[in-house]
Amino acid sequence: MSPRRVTLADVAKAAGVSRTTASLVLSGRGRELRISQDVEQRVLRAAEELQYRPNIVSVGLRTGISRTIGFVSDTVATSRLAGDMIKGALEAARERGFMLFIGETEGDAELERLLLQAMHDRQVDGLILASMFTRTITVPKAVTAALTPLPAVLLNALPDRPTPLPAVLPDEIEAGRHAARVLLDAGHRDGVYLIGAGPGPGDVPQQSVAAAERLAGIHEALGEAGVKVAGARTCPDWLPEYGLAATRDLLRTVRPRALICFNDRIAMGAYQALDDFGLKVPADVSVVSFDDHPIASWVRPRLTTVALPHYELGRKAVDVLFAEIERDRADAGRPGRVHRVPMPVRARESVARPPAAEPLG
Amino acid sequence: MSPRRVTLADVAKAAGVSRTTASLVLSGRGRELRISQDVEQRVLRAAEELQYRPNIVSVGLRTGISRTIGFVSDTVATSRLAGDMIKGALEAARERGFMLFIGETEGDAELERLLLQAMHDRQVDGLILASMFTRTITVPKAVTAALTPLPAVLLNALPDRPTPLPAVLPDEIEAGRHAARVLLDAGHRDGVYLIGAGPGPGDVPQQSVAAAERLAGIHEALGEAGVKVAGARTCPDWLPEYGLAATRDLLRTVRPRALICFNDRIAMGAYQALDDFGLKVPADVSVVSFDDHPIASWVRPRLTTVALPHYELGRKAVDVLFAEIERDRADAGRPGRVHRVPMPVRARESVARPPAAEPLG
DNA sequence: GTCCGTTGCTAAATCGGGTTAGCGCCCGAT
DNA sequence: ATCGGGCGCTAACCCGATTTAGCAACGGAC
Repeated sequence: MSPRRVTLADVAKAAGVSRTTASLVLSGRGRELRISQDVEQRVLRAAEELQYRPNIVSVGLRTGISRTIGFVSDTVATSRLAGDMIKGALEAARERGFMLFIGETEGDAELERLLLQAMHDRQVDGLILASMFTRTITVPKAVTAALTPLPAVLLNALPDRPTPLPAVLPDEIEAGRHAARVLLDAGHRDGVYLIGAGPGPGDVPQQSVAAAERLAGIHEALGEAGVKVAGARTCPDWLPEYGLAATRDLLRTVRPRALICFNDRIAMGAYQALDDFGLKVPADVSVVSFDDHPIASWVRPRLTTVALPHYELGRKAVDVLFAEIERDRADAGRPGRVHRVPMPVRARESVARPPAAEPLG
Repeated sequence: MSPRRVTLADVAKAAGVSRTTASLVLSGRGRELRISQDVEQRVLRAAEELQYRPNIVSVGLRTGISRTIGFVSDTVATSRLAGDMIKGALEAARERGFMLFIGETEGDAELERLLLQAMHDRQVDGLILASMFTRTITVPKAVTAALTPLPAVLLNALPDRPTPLPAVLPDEIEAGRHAARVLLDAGHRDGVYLIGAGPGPGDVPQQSVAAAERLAGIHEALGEAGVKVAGARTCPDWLPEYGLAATRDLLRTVRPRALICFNDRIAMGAYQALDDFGLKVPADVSVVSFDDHPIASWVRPRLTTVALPHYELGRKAVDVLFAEIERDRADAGRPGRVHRVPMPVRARESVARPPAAEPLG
């Protein structure tokens, strides 16, 4: 009934040669193994005519190579924020003829173990361990296990202890500098407040690499210009409602000239608070932010923000993973490199020169 | 160096039996094939102690079953809107010990062909063909091919010609009714306007099943209550900027008492336009919408909307796919069933009783 | 003592390729 | 005529499971 898939044996028969010969020709090793031009042509033609395509499962069994990589994340895969990360990884993998297994752990260690097992059982050639937001993670034993050094890359995450795994991360420090420079370039020198973290390096959400690094970058660029952060409000979570609350709290005592919000959702809350106090963006208060979440271009005025390069992160992770797969295993053991992907500024309409009037605070 | 994976042969040796016997016991067919209790226990214990887990690639080669399904979409996989669809599919698949291959076609037919090939080469057991937004699609030949009836399900899509493939879709008609009833229940009878589609059944974006069905549901529920749509504005695309423009255009001539926006992004634009005209939601104008996009709970007042059940859609698609896989192939050929997943109302703060004053229009 | 039927297990084939070792053949040299 | 050697190809084994066919041992009936 179902006309069986074309196999190597079919091609060999059609070309009148042995399976070995057909395999040799099709794997390109025909030349070095002295297969005649004539036979080579016959095999190639037969394969073409029969539309032969090797069964990857079979190849996988024999060679241990499945042309598949596993993408394991806490919840990034389905996060609305980071779908582009998958997209980048997907495309980079596809260009090399690889497929992607997707898996989510939900932060559950047991689920993670099961998932890695399932991928291992399917002989994935490499792993990408991704996190939804930039932070430190504990690398699962199954991956570290020196016994089975499956190539792996951390994406948007840093190991919480030294491992030989490379990591791919957005360049958050530079992003912080960018955000600060956007304000400096617009002429801001006073009344710059932070919403979401700061002012001190300790005033940062747990485990959040992004927060700490953005803050460091901000202080650095501001410091170079001799400018000091006028104040800051932290948020228990980086959501609009907390951005709203934090900004309201700030506005009760001071009149800022510029706000650096630690992400776009916080900025959205800040917009609402500013509106409540009758303050106009950017005429009264400039706002810069991070992430380039879709809402950044939906709010009015559209938000100037330092974009999280999700797509590039995904691509880069796959690139690094392939380097890892192809790398000579001899030099294993040395600590993994950290690759930084630039975060570009999306200049829009939320930043302007500071008003002439003196700030209140 | 790398201590080879434990294979069936290892278990057999440890238990002092043949591979056949070990396989029989482990596949649960030991009983019917008269394997003694003693041997069964020995095999089970050996497998346990060695932590044996079958190599799925090998099983795949032998049985043709890979415990893997392919999730192919135009761009849903990475759409911020529909990541939950993947999540639902992922979880439903995982519960059955299946993994998911993700692929994106970007709407490119050639890419789609390649992708389906790659999945076929990896012997996927079934396919989910998903669309980012509810619409009709052309089912690729590779899937329809009567020769190799690979089980498949359409997700969030309807075939553009009769096929035996089942489809899983949100119940958009009921959603339309829901939206209308929310307004009716609040006491609205006049001044109900639509933004995004309508008023006539032809005033709908190309190929959009969602638009047509939501509109039909709205008319139906309103009609039952003897209420007529006061007017409508279409949008070239369902984005905030067009929602803004359409609503502004509407407000130039009339004072609506309620707006049904065809999705949340349009509603966001509508909010901005209402604000421009000094109209308060919901005191002056009630707003209902569709999708339950994250912004629906970020805007103020939070938006009452009929939710797109992405997670459930993903789960349902996998359920239907498994039914398809297990289904007796005998009854193939009959047209595929269409499964509707309910769209629940998320009641929030954007709807109130209509103001006493007469509407202008 | 022979035959037959169970019981309890295993040898061997199979899936679809990759890989190693080596087989004939023809040529020229001895 | 014999031997060595390169050339061109193939037999056979391997990956790790499943599955079919069948073997050895034992007991009971005649």
